[in-house]
Amino acid sequence: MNPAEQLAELKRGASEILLEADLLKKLGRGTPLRVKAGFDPTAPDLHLGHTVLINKMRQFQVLGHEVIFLIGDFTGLIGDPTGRNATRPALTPEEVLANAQTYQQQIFKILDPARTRVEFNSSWMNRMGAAGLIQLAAKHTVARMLERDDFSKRYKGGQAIAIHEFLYPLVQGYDSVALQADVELGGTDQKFNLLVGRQLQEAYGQEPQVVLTMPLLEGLDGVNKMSKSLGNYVGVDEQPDDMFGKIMSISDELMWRYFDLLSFRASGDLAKVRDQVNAGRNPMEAKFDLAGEITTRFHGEEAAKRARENFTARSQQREVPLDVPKRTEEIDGSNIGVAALLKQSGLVPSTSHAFRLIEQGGIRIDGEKVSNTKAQLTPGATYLVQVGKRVFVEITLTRKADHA
RNA sequence: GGAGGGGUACCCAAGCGGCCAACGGGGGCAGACUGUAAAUCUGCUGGCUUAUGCCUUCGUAGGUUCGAAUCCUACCCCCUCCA
Repeated sequence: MNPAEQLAELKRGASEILLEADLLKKLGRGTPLRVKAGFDPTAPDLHLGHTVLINKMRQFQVLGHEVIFLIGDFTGLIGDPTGRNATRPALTPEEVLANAQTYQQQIFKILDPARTRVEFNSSWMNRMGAAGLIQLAAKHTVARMLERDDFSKRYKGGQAIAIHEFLYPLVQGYDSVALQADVELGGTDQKFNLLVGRQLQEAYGQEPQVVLTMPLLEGLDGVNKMSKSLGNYVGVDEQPDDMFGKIMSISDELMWRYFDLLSFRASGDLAKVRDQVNAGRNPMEAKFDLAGEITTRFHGEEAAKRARENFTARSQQREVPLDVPKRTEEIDGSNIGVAALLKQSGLVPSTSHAFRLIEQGGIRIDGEKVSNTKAQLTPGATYLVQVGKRVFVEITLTRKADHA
């Protein structure tokens, strides 16, 4: 691919490229670029939001460039100022290593291990020493630091900024110097830190890196950014059924955003799909493709196919899915109320909640809607319990042996 | 250090002596419909083996009262302004 074509591909989904002209020039060299992206050493539990960035890394790989997966174990000691909670517990080297392992396990479902370099910034930062750090700090000014929105707001607002917080962008920027990065990728929230890298590289006599920021992916609700704490996320380690189902639950509108940022399909291809839907094709079919592609990425084709079949059976044809979890419940007496059983087996948080569900017609046993809140079940049999439209459990009811 | 404002269920937010398990919105859940767990509409949204019943909840601990989220006292926490 020629540089202009590569640039066009790389721009897809990107929020900003600084500077685009520089990137074109670098691509024009014809040699593989060193592309860096930094990751926090703490939370190795990735969700689809994180993969937006990793997908962009992959794209660089596909185009023949060298990708550096940088684990910020040294910067982790500082804690990015954006996270208001001041201090983070320092991780032990063992923990960092364990987290790095988990990371790799997850990212190599997207990235090509053979073309990915994993680095830890402690490997050069630990060698730098206090004198080196002072030299580094001398390369940047307070005025420039205060350009960062977060800092300037706090400064003007009279809130404390600890000196060490200035070190975070500096160290992150120095990583680019140490790695001689040509390009650094990050979320839009990282823009300032990434730009510090440019300035530092120049100060150290290097050609400044190109900064490419990716937007933050909206979560399943389509409003807030995807995050664990909001519960609107799809974890890359989630079960195929859940992953597939969650993606199917996004709105038709949000689907296009996900296609753009998460699908590996060519842009032209996506434009075609959009045209088809505009021309009357059912958006659900397009969403099926999206859910299938992503589930395949993390679980393989077989599992994705199965997830799709389960989804269809469960939601569309109102059938019992192929894989129904089985379990056994022991009870004391000669029978048990449906509501009580639902609670005992953890399918509902309380019997009151179970009663409500029954009243609303949300409970089925062996396919029959339970309408009487006082319905009883007897042990010695297996029941297919359905809670709402999508939770199915096969419960074998046994009687606890009397300890007479 | 001084002055003021506030802490209500998952979140926001009413209520300011009884009709309060507590308005309304968000979120969540269920049902209907459908093209899917999209959209829309309706209902539900403390606990207790459903009970015109009981128990627990309105920052915490006491108090006044037949009766308190609502009044009083102390304490804890948060915010704003001044220094």
